[in-house]
Parts: sequence; C-alpha cells; structure tokens
Amino acid sequence: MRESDFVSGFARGLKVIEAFGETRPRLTIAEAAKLTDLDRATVRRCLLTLADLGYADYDGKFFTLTPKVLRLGHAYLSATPLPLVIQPYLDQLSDKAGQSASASVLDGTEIVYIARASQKRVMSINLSPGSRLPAYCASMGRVLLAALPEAEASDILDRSELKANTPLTKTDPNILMDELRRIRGDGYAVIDQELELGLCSIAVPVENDRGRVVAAINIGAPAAHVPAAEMAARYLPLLLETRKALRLVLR
Amino acid sequence: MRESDFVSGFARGLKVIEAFGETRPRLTIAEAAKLTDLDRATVRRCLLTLADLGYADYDGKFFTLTPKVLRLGHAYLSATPLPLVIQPYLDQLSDKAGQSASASVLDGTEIVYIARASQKRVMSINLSPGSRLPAYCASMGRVLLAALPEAEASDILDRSELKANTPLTKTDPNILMDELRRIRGDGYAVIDQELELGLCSIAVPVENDRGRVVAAINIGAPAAHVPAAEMAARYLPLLLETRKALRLVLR
DNA sequence: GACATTTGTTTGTATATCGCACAAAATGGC
DNA sequence: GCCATTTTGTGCGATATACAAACAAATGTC
Repeated sequence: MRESDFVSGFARGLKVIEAFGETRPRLTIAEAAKLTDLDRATVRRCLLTLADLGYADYDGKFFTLTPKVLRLGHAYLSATPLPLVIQPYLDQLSDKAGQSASASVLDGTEIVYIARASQKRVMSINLSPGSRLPAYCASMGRVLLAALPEAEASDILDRSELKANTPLTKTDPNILMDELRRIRGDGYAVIDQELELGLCSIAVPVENDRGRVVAAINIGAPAAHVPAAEMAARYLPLLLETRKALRLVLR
Repeated sequence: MRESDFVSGFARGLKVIEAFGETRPRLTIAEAAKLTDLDRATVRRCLLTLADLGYADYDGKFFTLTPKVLRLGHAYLSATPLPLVIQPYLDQLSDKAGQSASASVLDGTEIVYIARASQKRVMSINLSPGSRLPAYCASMGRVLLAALPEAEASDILDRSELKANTPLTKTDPNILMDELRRIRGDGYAVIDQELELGLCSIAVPVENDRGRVVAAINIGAPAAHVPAAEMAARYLPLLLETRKALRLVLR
C-alpha cells in the first residue's frame, strides 16, 4: 500500500472514538488529546466532526458519545454471519446446561464477545456483545490462543499485561504456554477462578466447515455450584455437541 | 462551527463503515462507493486505511469488517453509565416477569437496544445491544416518540419508512400521532403484533432524577401466551416499579 | 476472440487539513 | 483579586487529501 492510500484524518478520528471508555464517559478536548497523543487542534476538529454527525454531544466543555456510534459496531455484528448463526445454538446450549453460554473471537490480546445467552446473572461480570476480556485468563481466550501457531500465541502473551486478577490467576508466560499445549491436546480449556473468584468456565474452539478455528464457545458457572474439576464431565459433552453442529453450518 | 473545523475525511470514513450491514457483509470498492455516494478513489483509500488499522480484512477483492470495529460501539457502551446501570434492573424485571426485558434509546428514526435480559427465545427476532428497530412500530419507540415535542415526533415519522410489517402495523402518520397522544396520557405503550406476528410488547419511559426521559424499557411476550389486552394488567406494575427504582439512580 | 462494461489504480491539481505558534479564556491556588 | 497554569480557539504555511479524468485490468456478452 502506498503511503498516499492512507487517510490519516480517518485513522485519527477512530483513535479519538476509542479514547472514550470505562472510566472516561466524558472527555474534554485536552483530555482526548492526551489520551490519543494527537494535537489538540486535531482532536478538536475530530470531536466537532463527531458532534456534527451526531456521534457525539458537546455541551461546550465535555464531549460524550451518543448511541449512534453503536451503528459502527453494529455494522460488524449484522454484517458478519457468525454472531447471527451462533446465537440460536448458544441459546440452546445455555438452556440445556442451565448456565450462561457465550461465543467470542480474538482481537489482539483480548477476546471479544460476539454472542451470549445468559441465565439469571449471579456474577458481578456483566458481558454483552462487544465486551472484552484479556485472552490469557479467559477460557475462550486460552482455546483461541491454543489454535494459533506457538510463535503467534507467545507474541500475544508478550504483549499482554499479565496481571493476577485473583490468587489463582496464571501469569507466568512459560506456564501459560505449557497450558496452551495441554489445551491443544485436550481440545478444551477450563478456567478455575482466574478471572474472578467464584467463577469457573470451560471452552472449546469452534471450527468452520474447512476446519479453521473461527470462534470459541464457553459455559460459565459459579464455582460454588460446579467445582472446576467437574466442569469437563458436566459440560464438555454439551459443548462438543454444539461445536459439531456449528461446524456443519459455518462456512 | 467553522467549516474548517470539520474533518471530512473522517466523516467519509465513518460513512464507509456504516455501508456494511445486514445484507452486505462483504463489499468491493465499487459497491462501497455506490452505497456511500463517494468517489471510488476516496472509498478505496478509506477501506485500505481500515484494513491497515485492522478494522477490516482485504482479500484483494472483498473487504470485510473485523471484530475490532466493535471497539467503537463498545466505546459508547462502556463509556455511558446508562446500559451498565440499567442491566441489573432489567435482569430482575425479566426474572419476575418470566419474559424478555429490554432497554433502548432513540437514534434518528430508530430505537437502539442498549441492554437486554432475555428469557428462552421463542421469537425469530434476535436482539442484542446495538440492535435497531424502527421506532414507529416498536413499543419502546412509541414511548420515546411520545416523550418528544409533537413537532419533533411528527418530523421523525415523516422521515420514517412506514411500512406494514404485519397486517396489524399502524402506518398512517395521523393515527400514529393520535397514538402518541394517547401514550403520553397513559404513560405506557402496548404493541400488538405490529412488528412481527405473534409478538406483543409493553413499554414505559424511564426518566432520570431530573425528570428527563433518557430511555425506555419494555417487556415482550408471545401473543399466544399473553394477549395484548392483558399485557398492561400483567406487566405494567412491574415496569412501573422498575422505572421508579431507575429514576432514583439515574443522573 | 473481440467488444462493451465495470472495476481498480494512478496522476495532476485544486482544495482541505495538520500541526505549530500564539491569543483568549477559563480554572485553580492562595 | 491576582497570578500561574491549564485549556480552548484561531491564523497560517506546509503538507495531505479529494476530485476528476485517464488509464489498466478484469469481467461479462455475444
């Protein structure tokens, strides 16, 4: 690609949108400039553009995003058959298991939820399509990493901020790589409260009809209700059944 | 705003993202150019920029969006307290009602789902945060329209494509405006299979602590199970209870 | 296979945008 | 209230981008 085939104004604008997040629902021009490392004048123009297009509100001081930006994410969700196709299978899976079931794909060092069927929520974690979790400590993240060539998985772990969310979180890259090899052999991953105390989950990779891993599905359960050691015996058959059905319908 | 405070390259790029959708998961340069009404060369540069940034994949012929674009929508969902605050109330509501409960806001002529607690799905409709429905024929859309000044609501109806999804769909702007007046008086809206045969729903507006309508919540039920005439008697008390609780916590 | 049509890419040039420097305004201590 | 600091707004030269038009490659048609 030639350098002139890159619209830097567009790239800068997207960076500005992403500057909004968890702890920053409202941004001033100067704040956004700091977060994006762009010139204030540039950020200002981007924010005013967003406001003009209705993607943001501006009260003269703070900018906030409007629901219109959901159109952008929705362009992916509705454009990609994956979430739509997976959803009913997930519903059925969640129903049979009596637990929440989710599907996700890898994006950099994180997994992104693309569909979810939730049972009555017991956990503090509140997930929905678009939600993100670090790949290294999530069951779906582990199987997705395990599906990559070792070098790539290793590279992603290097780029991840490996922090111990709970005393049980595995953070040593070597131990994690060993774990990935084990998962590659077993065909599934179990997480025992590595993300949040009291939460276990089990995941399997989902392949399309050509055998390429295109997503992961999982079942999450309260540790108090289902100990990690029992997760596989209890839910693996259901997951494998779903995985098999999906393989036939995913192109 | 001065004209020079508008980054048209950014605006064009966003338009290109939105060109992807339901029926267009994969776009060629020429297709995207037609959809966005932009020059092919311009669209090409936007798409190549998206690919370069990892928001799109390019196989030499077709462009497809990647899950990374969900970051953009997620920037809103996580930046805005509304969905996060509403979710647990919705879970509780759905649980008590034994039916799916949702929350949405208005964006142009459409409502956008910002949170949802679903029971076992019976309908063909598959909704998740970011999903959109036309406002004129959805229960939440009706209460949100009713909360606007008449002129504004009327303007939105004018801009809406009023089509009859089912034989029961109300499509006459005058009848719809009458309906809005009725809703304004009653404080709730019931939809009887106007969106899809077999689906009824009831919605109420949700106000923040200053009394401004910031969203709508609804309960959907199969018409076979709960006739439209019974919706209010059955679910209105639950909805009003939730609305009252939300009013106290929403700033 | 030749022709017409569509699509993708490149080029030149007029225009728009960037980043910088500076002015104006707001904010925060004290 | 005053000064220091931060933030916002603006003018300008340098640079990047859009548009139109032409070209090249692919695709479809007969």
